[in-house]
Parts: sequence; C-alpha cells; structure tokens
Amino acid sequence: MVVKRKLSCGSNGFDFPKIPKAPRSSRRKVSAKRADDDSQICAIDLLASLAGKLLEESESSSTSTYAFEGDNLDHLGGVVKQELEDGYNKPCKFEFFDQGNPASKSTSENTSVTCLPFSSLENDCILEQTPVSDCKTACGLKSLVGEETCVVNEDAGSEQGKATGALKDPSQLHLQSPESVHLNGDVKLPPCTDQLPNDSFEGYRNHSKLVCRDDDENYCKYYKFSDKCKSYRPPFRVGNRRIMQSVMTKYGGRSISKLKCFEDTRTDGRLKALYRKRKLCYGYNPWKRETVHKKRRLSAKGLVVNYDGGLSSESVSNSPEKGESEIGDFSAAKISFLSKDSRVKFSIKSLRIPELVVEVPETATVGLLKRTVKEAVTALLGGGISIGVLVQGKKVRDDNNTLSQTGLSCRENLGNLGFTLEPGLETLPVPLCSETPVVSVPTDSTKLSERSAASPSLDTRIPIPLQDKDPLINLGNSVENNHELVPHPSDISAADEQPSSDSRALVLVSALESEALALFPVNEKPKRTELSQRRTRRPFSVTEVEALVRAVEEVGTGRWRDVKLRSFENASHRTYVDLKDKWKTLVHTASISPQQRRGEPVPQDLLDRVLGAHRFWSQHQMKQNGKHQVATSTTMVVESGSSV
DNA sequence: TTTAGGG
DNA sequence: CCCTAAA
Repeated sequence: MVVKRKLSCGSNGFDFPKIPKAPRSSRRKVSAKRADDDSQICAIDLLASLAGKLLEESESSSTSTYAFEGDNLDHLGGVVKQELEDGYNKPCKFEFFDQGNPASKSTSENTSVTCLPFSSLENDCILEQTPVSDCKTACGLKSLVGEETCVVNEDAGSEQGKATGALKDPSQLHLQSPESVHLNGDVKLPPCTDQLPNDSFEGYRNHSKLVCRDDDENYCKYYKFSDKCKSYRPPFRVGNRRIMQSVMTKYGGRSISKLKCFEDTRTDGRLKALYRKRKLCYGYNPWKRETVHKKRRLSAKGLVVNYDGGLSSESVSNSPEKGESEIGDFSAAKISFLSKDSRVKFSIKSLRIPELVVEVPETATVGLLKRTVKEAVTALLGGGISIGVLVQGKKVRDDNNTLSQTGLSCRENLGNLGFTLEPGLETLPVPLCSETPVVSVPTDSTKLSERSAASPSLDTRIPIPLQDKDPLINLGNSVENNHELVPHPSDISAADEQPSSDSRALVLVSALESEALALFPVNEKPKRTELSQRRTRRPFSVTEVEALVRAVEEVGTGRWRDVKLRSFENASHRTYVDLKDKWKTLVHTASISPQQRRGEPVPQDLLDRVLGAHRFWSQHQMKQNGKHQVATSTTMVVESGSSV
C-alpha cells in the first residue's frame, strides 16, 4: 500500500494536503545552474574575453595609455579647466592627465582631442573620465558636437617617465577646442533624441542593450534598440556616481542573479516583465545593508578616479553623504576654485559620469564592442546633461545671479562649492531636484499594486490624480510611492468592465511603451534613492496580527494562501509571503523576552496564541510526517518484500 | 503559483 | 521585506 500525498491540482483551486510537505530542510536546494544562467555565464565569459582582447590591444597599442582594469584607474586623473571669461559658448578645454601609475605601461604619447563646448549650458564643463583604451574611445565625445568636430592628434613622441609640470607622467590626453574647427562655438548640443547617427546602431540593432547601472547595482535601466526605437533617450540618471567603466570590469564581480536583468523579457506582459526586472534589480534590503555596502565598496574600487596631483592647492571633495544625495550623487568629485583678479577660474577635477554597461551579442566583434561602448558614452553625454551648482550644499537655482551674488567670489567659499550633473530639462520636465515632495504621485496603496516597475521619471510624466486613502502612507515619501502606479490585480480584474480603470492602465502602458521602447530614462528621485527600490514597509497592526493569528489557528501554518484568502483578501499589500513572514516574526517575537521586542507591542495574549498555534501545528505537521515516514517505510518493506 | 526557508 | 529553490 502506498500512501501518496494528494496532489493539489486543478485550475480552480487546490486540495488541502492530507500530508504536509516535507520539511523545508528536506527540500534539497540544488545549486545546479539553470540553463539561462549558463548562457549568461557564457555571455560573461565572452564579454570578458572580448574585454581582455581590448585590454591587450590597448596595452600593446602605441596610442594607448590606459588600461581597462579598474585597479589601474586610481592613477588616472582628469582636469577640466574652464576659463569663465565671457562664460557662454566658450570652448571647454578638457585635459586628461595620466597621473603616472608606476605600474603603468604608459607610452607617453600625447593625444589631443578637440571638442566644442556645451554651448547651451552655462559654465558647463563635462569631463569624461573614461579610461580610454585608445583614442577612438575618447572620441565618444565626437558625436556630441558633430562628426567633424572631433579632431584627434596623436603624437607618441614623449618618453616614459618624463615629467610634465606637476605630472609625473607626461601621458596626457588633451582636449582643446579651437573654434576654427567647427561652427564657431554656437553649436548646440544635440538634443537627447535623434542626435545619434542612426548607422551607428546598425549591426546591433535589435539585439543590443544598454544598461545603465548605479551604485546599487540597479540594473533595471535596460534599453533595447529596436527598429521601433525612434527616440533614443540617454540612459541617464541623476543618481549615478560612477564613471564610465569597462565592460570587463563590470561583468567581473556581477552575480548571476543580477545579470539576469539583462534578459529582455519585455516582449509580453510589459508590466510584469518590468516588475520582474525590478524584483531582480532593485533589491535593497536594510537587513543586508552591510552586505550591500561591502559590495558597493568592492565594486567601487577602481571606479573612482582621483586626481591628487596639484594644479590647484585647494580641492574639495564632495562626498555624496554631504547633501549631494539630495540632488543625486552624480556629482563633481573634486572642484578647485582659483581666484585671480576679478575672474574666477574653475578647475574641476574628476567629474563623474554614470557608469554604463553595454551588452553585445555573442557574435559581436571587438569593433562592435568598441562602438557600443562609444555609443553608450555618446548617448549619455549627448542626452542633455545639465549642470547644477551647489553652494554650501544647496543648489543654486537662479542662473541669472552672478557668481559673487551667489557667494562664489571669495576663496573662502571654496569648500562649499559643488557641481552636479543632471538630466536635461527636455528629458525630465519635472524638476528632479525639487526640495518639495512631488504630490501628484499617487499614494494610494490600497488601490495600487506595489509591484510596479514604474520608474519615477516615468511618474513625472504620468501624474495620476488619485487620492491618498491610506493613512499609513507617508505623503512625503514620493519615491516609494512611485511603485504604486499599477492597479491592484483586483482592480485589473474589475477593470474589464470599468473604463476608468482601464484607461488608467492604458496610460501606464502607453507611457511605458514610449519610454521603455527606447531608453528608459533611469528612475531617479533625489531622495531616498535606495529605499525607493523596496516596497513600502508597513508594520502589521494589532488588528492585522489578530486576524493573522486567527486564520493560522484555523487553517494552520503552511497554508498561507488560505490565510491570505481568509483574512487578508482585501489587503492587497499583504501577500501570502508577507503573512508567512509575519508569522515567522510573530513566533520569534513571542519566544523572546518582552524587553527585546521592538516596534508596536503585540498584546501578550496574541503572542500566546501565536505560540500555541505554532506548537499545535508543528506537532500536527510532525505527526503527519511521522505517518508519512511510516507509510514510506511500509511501502518500502512491501515493495522489497514483493520484489524478493 | 505557492511554500519554505534563508538573507 | 526580498530572493529563490522546489514543488
């Protein structure tokens, strides 16, 4: 006789298991990788090898000074000088200095790239501090100003070790901009759309994605170029603090689960797929904060380019912890402020730009990889970056004030000056750096699913006028509310007959379509960037606990779907996983001393019931397991007996 | 999808 | 609260 567990099946329900599942511990967790993981790994390997080839190439090339290895970045530095003479439409002078890493195989060549300034911006210099493997990469700036604007002069004449000024290593990459080169300085930056040469995407259209990642490894900023992709938006986000990084380094420390974000699953169920990506990519767990930070530190290694040679005796480091996070940590790393006469000379060191991750098909050539990287850089920089100015940690909004009015006329303000890189206004109509919360964002969590991948930047375009009905929601918490955009499943089901709900969904989808088909402007809100990736924390109320306890008493542990349906069917924000988790914590809470408990106190009688139910159902489960064991062994005996 | 369990 | 293996 074989006692079999009755399978729960059927499309419209399930049968309560007569015998509970085996304990979790007996469910062996298999470490075997799945097929897609393998393929991801293959892709990684391929990319790594590609990058490796690039590295070799760059190292052996006479025009190469920089390696892609992150560890080699530390010695790289860059200085942007800008003379603020007439201010506007002045060419920016970009100077890249290799700081002379002793380990560097620098060949001491000079490379000059000339570019025109970001004429549409005021006092703006953007330094691309990409570790360039060759001059072509550096010319990612090229597309910013037009095809012919970028003049590359390479002369590899200098000798290694020869000092140039304060520099130990003469290897330099100069970017100057003689106006004679092109269009005498009133060249506008290309708008964020359509500024890229279309043919530059040829060859990897339809199977190439750009991924913009920030410090929290939020990979969800994935973009696919497809034929439908008419408007190409830069993968830009305020919160990025990284500089450009090589593909190889990028993939190096990436976990598989994160890499899954590269999957393009948007072919169907757009919202769901996006949410999937959110789940995969946006995880931020305060309980894992330490881990996350460790990871961040690790991955940040070699990414931050510091320049500590001194053209200026005064430099200031704006750490993101000091007020920049409000605007986005996408900021100038070091700024020097030199005062000379009535003029002000800024020496901006190491403006950081967001890190980009590029993905190319396995069949990609090295050249394609290079091009892809270049396009990523171009897209980023060409996407309407604007500059914010911080004085004493506060953003200066009035562009019409003079520097001295702003308080920048004296050297003593040096330490209070900062710059930030921000998306251009044409990209993000709603100011990202608003100090006041955006109130147009719906906060009604009871009507909207939290499992939305809607990005805040999307929110800025889709103000959904819903009322906040949930007192638990913090009005000021605009970021977290951004995840509340998708109608709750129950609403969706009801939406079949309800045009209003329907249209609401349509708005979201169409917006997602227009946005996500091209580059999804990466979500960014100035505040609480990290926490925003999680669902809103909603502590269980005593009432909820009571309902949970009652439900568990009735149906037992291990049937959380039943518990959900029984007592939390209308609580859309409580999933059965939530209930299970809450029960777990309740059991724990009940078994510790009251002094160790935190949060809203749960009445002791409830906790007693928790323990009681827990004990009861545990025994119940053990009994069932026991029966199961007996049955199994009996079966085996019978079988073995019969087989003899 | 649901459950179980680890983080 | 998140993630994910396993069922």
